[in-house]
Amino acid sequence: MKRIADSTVRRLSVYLRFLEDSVTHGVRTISSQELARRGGTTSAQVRKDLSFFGSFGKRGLGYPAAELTASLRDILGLDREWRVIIIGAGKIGTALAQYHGFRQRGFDIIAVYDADARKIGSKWDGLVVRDIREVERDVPQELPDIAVLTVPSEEAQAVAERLVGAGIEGILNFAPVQLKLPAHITVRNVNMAMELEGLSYALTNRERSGEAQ
Amino acid sequence: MKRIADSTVRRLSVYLRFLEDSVTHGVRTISSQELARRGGTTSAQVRKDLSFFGSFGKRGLGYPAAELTASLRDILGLDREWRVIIIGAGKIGTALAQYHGFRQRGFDIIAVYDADARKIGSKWDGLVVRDIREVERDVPQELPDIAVLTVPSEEAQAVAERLVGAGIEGILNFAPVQLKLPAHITVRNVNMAMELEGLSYALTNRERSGEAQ
DNA sequence: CTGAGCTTGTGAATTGATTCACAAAGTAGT
DNA sequence: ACTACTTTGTGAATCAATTCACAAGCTCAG
Ligand SMILES: NC(=O)c1ccc[n+]([C@@H]2O[C@H](COP(=O)([O-])OP(=O)(O)OC[C@H]3O[C@@H](n4cnc5c(N)ncnc54)[C@H](O)[C@@H]3O)[C@@H](O)[C@H]2O)c1
Ligand SMILES: NC(=O)c1ccc[n+]([C@@H]2O[C@H](COP(=O)([O-])OP(=O)(O)OC[C@H]3O[C@@H](n4cnc5c(N)ncnc54)[C@H](O)[C@@H]3O)[C@@H](O)[C@H]2O)c1
Repeated sequence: MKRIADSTVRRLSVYLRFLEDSVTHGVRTISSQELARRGGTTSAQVRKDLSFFGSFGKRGLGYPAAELTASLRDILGLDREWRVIIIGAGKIGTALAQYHGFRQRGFDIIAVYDADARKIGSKWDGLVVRDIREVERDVPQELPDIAVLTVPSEEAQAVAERLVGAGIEGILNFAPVQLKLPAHITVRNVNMAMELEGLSYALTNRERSGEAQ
Repeated sequence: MKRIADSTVRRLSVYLRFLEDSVTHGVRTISSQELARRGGTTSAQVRKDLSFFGSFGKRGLGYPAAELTASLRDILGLDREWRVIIIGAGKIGTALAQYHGFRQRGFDIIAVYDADARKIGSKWDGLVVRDIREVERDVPQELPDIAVLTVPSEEAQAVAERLVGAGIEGILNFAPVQLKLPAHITVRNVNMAMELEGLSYALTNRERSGEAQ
């Protein structure tokens, strides 16, 4: 199968969220146009995105909402539970650990780790904060799929390497640094400072930069 | 001036962070190659990105770190203070309000708003949580540049429209919905669920999807 | 001052993503 | 069964971003 662009996968995620919403509101079928309107794109883009994975619609009618929802879930790998650990029980790590939106979508937070003795042993939401030194023992046993990295930026690279050493293959990195890791490790970055700076640029150069989201 | 790609602006942000770091460590000049290595890209890309804005380097030598840092700040509009308000004093809003990394980079959080009577009036870090109903009065007076939107997804569209009505022109949206707003409003999204789903896709389809960050 | 060795800046080439445009396939009304 | 109307799926065309490749500029050693 052809390599799928990152931007396509992102859009599928957006379509999926709107589809789920539509299904719970009793919508039966949905057109590429409607999907585009809500996803902030064009109908041709929607059809092209979906066409990479198959043919889901009926001409003259649109896409069956429930079936397409299921198909997108499959495509995105959301037809299973993902085991997630959070590394760094600080401000942002705490917010993420307590956020129920993730569990709802199949991302099950199984453990939280920190290096600070004052935090280790404290509980939220039924999760006890563990000592980061236990990560090398726990990961091979509990086999988490994804680590969410919310440690201070200076620590991020070193901690990421430890995680990889322990067997982690997917990392969601919140530290504003570019991690250097072996090629078989999948990393995604959430860089809020970058987004704010993007806003700053756009607001500063309104004429020249487009206003698109 | 030519329209600058979003991806370019994002990379400038990454270069800037590494440059600041280098400057504080006493580095005088830096090559496109080194910048590329740390930014996870190629040296040609770095040079092309910078060339859109001018000619900053010296052939045979590289870029003067301090000067390039200053230039990038200028380009990104970081040579001023940005006034930021946070809407929604929940889990993620609280984490952001207490994060000092933003203030450090010139994003000054001047107020936090919420709709929940139990939260209004409480304080963190010297900021008192205000009633969202005051936003229409405050914005024209205090002229914040950017609103960070951290309210529940169902509320996001309505609250965003209120903000725009009050005069806000830049929004950093954390709710996993695509906001529909007038074209002159600049919106950036931070969608963590989308990133997690991107990881899920990548881990599920390792062979077909690239491993690139 | 010269030549070896780097590194930038940038057109040209290439690769990648989006948009166009339309045949094909369906629906619905009569 | 026929007509008018929708909407998909997809090659082809266009638009955009990245990579290539190299002349030109600078440093430094001798
Ligand atoms: N808080 C935010 O709103 C925000 C916004 C953008 C980016 N970030 C980034 O997210 C990261 C965390 O930010 P934060 O505000 O939560 O910081 P924080 O200081 O509140 O939390 C960091 C936590 O990591 C722990 N830690 C330190 N070293 C560790 C190690 N080796 N192993 C395990 N745990 C360790 C600390 O004990 C602390 O609990 C930083 O990189 C920051 O730049 C945060
Ligand atoms: N917490 C996370 O880690 C996380 C992660 C990803 C996305 N998000 C998204 O961020 C948003 C906020 O999440 P959260 O976990 O902080 O939720 P939360 O419920 O903890 O906080 C939301 C806050 O918004 C306030 N609010 C509600 N309606 C309002 C209104 N009309 N005006 C002003 N304030 C209002 C609520 O009183 C509450 O304090 C949601 O859209 C969520 O999907 C959160």
